[in-house]
Amino acid sequence: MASIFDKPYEPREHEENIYRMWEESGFFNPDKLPPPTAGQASERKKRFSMVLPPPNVTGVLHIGHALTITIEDIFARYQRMRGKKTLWLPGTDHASIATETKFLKEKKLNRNDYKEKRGEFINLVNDYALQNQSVIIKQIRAMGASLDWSRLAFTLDEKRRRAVYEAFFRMNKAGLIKHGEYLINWDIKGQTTVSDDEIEYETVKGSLYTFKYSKDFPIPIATTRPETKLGDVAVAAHPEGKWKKYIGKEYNIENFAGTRLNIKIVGDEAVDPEFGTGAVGITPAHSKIDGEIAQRHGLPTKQVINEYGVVINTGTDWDGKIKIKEAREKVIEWLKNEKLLEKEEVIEHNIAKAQRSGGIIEILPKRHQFFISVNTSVPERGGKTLKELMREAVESGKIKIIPGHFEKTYFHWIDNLHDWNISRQVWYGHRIPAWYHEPKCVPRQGHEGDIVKCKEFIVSAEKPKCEFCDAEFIQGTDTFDTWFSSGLWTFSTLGWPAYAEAATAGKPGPENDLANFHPIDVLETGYDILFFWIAKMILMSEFLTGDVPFRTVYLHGLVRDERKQKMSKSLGNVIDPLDMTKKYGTDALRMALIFNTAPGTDSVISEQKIKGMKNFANKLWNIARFVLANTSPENEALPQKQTNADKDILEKLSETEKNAAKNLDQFRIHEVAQEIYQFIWHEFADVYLEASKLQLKDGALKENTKIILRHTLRQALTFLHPFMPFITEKIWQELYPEKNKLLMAEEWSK
RNA sequence: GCGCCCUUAGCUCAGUGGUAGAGCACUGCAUUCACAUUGCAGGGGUCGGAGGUUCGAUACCUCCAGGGCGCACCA
Repeated sequence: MASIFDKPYEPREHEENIYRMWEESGFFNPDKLPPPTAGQASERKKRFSMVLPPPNVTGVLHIGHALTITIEDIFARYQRMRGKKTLWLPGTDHASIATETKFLKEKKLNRNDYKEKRGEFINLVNDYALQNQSVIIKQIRAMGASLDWSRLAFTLDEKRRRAVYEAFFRMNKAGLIKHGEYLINWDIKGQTTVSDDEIEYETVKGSLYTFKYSKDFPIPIATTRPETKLGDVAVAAHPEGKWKKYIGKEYNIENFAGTRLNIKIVGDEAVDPEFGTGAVGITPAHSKIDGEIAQRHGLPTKQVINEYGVVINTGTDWDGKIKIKEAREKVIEWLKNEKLLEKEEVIEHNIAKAQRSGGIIEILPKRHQFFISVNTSVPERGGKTLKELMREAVESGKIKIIPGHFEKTYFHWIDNLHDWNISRQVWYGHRIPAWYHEPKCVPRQGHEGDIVKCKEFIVSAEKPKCEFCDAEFIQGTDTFDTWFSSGLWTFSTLGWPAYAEAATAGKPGPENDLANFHPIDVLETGYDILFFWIAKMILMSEFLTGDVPFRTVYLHGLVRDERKQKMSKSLGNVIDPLDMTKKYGTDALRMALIFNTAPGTDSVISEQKIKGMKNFANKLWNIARFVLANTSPENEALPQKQTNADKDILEKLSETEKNAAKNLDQFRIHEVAQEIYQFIWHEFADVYLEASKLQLKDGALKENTKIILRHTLRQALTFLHPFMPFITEKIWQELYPEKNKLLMAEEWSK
């Protein structure tokens, strides 16, 4: 039979088959590993676990995913070969807003058409999502990922729903859930609230207007948002500033651009007496700081912009008719006409935009909003607040972030952390189990006095019944922020809360995933979701499991093009990882992605770099051809008598092994890749293989040389396997044609 | 405003308290012998600037300059 070695290495001919072999072996599942070798035995008692950051269920694999998968697969394969029971768990994210938007666009539907058919709508979106899921899963497989597919999870499946509800109930019980009417970030385009983290600021040139509410109003006010001034209720000045004498006075402005204002002058430390006019117009409904000031002084709130960005509640004929931009122009025009506009200057200021939709963010008051309070003390966690727990998890060293400087970034973020708004007004997601009295509670006869006990809303999995009235409770329509469910990911994928409950109930501790694999060892992801995801997981795990979610966080950077530009469809510089795997092989792409790429640093990928790594794969292929053509499998024990060339290569080999092991244990894969590359190409191939050609012709040295050739190749294959799994596995099969001897489960360095 | 990072060969980047490395690019030579997806040889950097610590600094500290990023934001 002609050997496959008769031709150059063609990744496309082998990759699918090799992946199928791996999968069929069952070795991706830590429970199904083959018996350990002698060298693996002691490690087999240990476990190594990771979760794949769940990609968007409707997404397509991009270069960032490819990097994530590559790095994690290197960790997983290395630990597995070392002998550890290695679990790398796959899953996908329902990504509520993104998926719903994509669905509506693709199917040319409008959510309003489903007003009365919410369930039907959600089913349609879900079917669509799950249909798409197979695409990205197939793509992840193509990257060679050694994920345990038997444990595949989805953020919106039934097990995860249970976890989400349980988490919410426990937080509610612990008093960590705030509910009510709050000022929120409203995304006008996306028609939903978003958390502070989901806002991006864009610096633009705009006008700063200085004006007076009326001719006899004593204090000039500056603003970039004249239209919101229709909702002003006060002017705040520093208690000791130049406007001190007016504090406490009240002004009735009969006509401010057609509306009526009642402006109270209050003194507040938050106002910088040196800045601007030294006083601030207070718009409690449309500014968080103003809202706080208003609260301190017991001022009313007057909402003048609604969820569609339309003016309301001003008593002018603009109400319900004109939008923000037009209102601004009209207010400015009015100020000019009335000669109340004192100054207009061009300044740079920041506009808040929703990260997902790109829509402008307006601050609005909204009812029935849920927040997770980060400053409430939790008795069952030593009286600490979530904020403190989050800080301590890293400060104590229980969680190590690589690279280390991101710990500072994390602390800085924690220090500025506010309560987390978890209510979203989209439908595709976990519906918040909150029920409202609808219509209002009207106590039955004899219970009139009990109205005070009636609850406006109840948090419950099932529809509650009011003890005192016949009114129905109606479930709120909001869903949870996607990050609420992904925050649970490290343990919701491992059987929480079911396993945790079994343990609490004192049932004989069955071997279960939660006990075995949580906290997970490594959480690897891009630094761009440090706050969105990493921090949320720490919060959730600290409160719900009383432990950290993971021990090590490995952060990678962005992948950029040769010009260091971010890859984007609009720039047309996107490198499609799947194209590259087809063209150069998955191994080449993987190696190119991590070669010379330090953690936390943005990296550069070019087709040329990938091509270079294909050359390396080919080099290895030819080394293997040479070794196999010149040796046979019988002899394995290393010879005592060695030539200088023999000694040299064996020394380099053991040096490479030592360094690689040390660096791999410390997750320094970018250095390991270089070391192995150097060894294989420039030591083994360039030096020893050349020397061996002479030695093979020498009767006295021939046998020893064969042994060393095989030994070195075998070792090199194990070193390289985590990085380039396909080609190394293929060569391994030529070396060891016996069935079931898969390199992926072999001992690293044997 | 607060904080983080970067500045090393033409390009993209690793790296370390003991006078520098990789990939790509470049130059010359070689080539039926595992591989042209190749081999051999070579050129190229006072490691952004200034001070300090040290026997010794590219690496540690301080300051400066340029660039990037995160958070906050003042009306």
